[in-house]
Amino acid sequence: MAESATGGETLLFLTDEQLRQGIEAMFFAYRGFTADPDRILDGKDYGRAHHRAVHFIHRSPGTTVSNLLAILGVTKQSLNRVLRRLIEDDLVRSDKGKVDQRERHLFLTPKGQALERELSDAQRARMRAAYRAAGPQAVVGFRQVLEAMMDPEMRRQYNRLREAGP
Amino acid sequence: MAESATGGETLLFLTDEQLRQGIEAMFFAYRGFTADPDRILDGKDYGRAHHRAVHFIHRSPGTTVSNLLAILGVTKQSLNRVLRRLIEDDLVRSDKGKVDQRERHLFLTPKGQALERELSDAQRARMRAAYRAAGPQAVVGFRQVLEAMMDPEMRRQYNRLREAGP
DNA sequence: GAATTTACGTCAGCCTTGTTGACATTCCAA
DNA sequence: TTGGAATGTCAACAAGGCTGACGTAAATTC
Repeated sequence: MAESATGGETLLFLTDEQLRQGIEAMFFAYRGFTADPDRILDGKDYGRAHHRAVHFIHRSPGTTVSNLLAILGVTKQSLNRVLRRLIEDDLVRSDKGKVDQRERHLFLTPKGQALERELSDAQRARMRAAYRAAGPQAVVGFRQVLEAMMDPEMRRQYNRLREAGP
Repeated sequence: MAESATGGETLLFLTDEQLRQGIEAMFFAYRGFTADPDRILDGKDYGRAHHRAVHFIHRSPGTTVSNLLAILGVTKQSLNRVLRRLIEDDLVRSDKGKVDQRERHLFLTPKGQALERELSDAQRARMRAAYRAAGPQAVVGFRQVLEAMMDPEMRRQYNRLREAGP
């Protein structure tokens, strides 16, 4: 950060110290990243696992269980426990597939959408504040580094979602 | 990303979609971030909690238990379970304080240093690769956004470590 | 010097969320 | 028709959070 006023193409300064600061930044930032949803979920007797499921079902309405398994990277038993609860509580609807009837297609109910909105509003507010504070150029770099940090399989999932999205 | 070739000072483009992509990038990147250490720890019968303790003891040799508690943000019972194990296994040494004898000062033993190195080598390698792929300018932005995302208290901890560090 | 506070350790018990393994059902596809 | 895929579910277990209660030693305060 010291001698790098040449416009961005300074030589790499990847000392162990710099890298370690990046590692710690990830650690502390992730805490902030999850703090607001965690607080909200606490009161409602749900956990992070429910948040993740709700997020990705919102993101890809009609997604199947195996799809979700691939994205979340947990076992089906673990996911199933979460899904069962969400379905019982009428946050998620599970529809038997029409073409392949083994598949279950997952959707948020209005109640589920309400929770999703509450959680993502909080999370987006923090992200928005961070983006504003850091500026547009920083945001581009942020995204580039994060994408480069993913496992290839996760990057595939991530980009697939991006393509489907906007 | 489309109409923003003006050099970095484009107006804010903080659509919900953009923010959500940032959220998902954090999610997937954090998975990558922890993947390598997790794999290593798996074989050794330790977990992420041990990694965190070892990391910050390495970072601040001689730190006290309450210091570590503040950084990690867990209860003393939870931390104690981890520390007890690390001390039993001769990865960490706990010295009674000289000026204040109630405090315990924590240090890595040679064995603990070896584990720390193995873990952080792996984690730094990934970070280094991501930094290289994204470029120096992106790295600056990455760090700026992460820092802005932290809770104020965590940012204090983070900066305190940075000052003490290099 | 006595009382209080601080730093730490520990026991007991609970919860969430991850894991493995085994098994049943349904149903597509070769 | 048969094998394998997609899903659900039961049981059991572990890591790592949490709360609450209690104990001890040392520092600090009155």
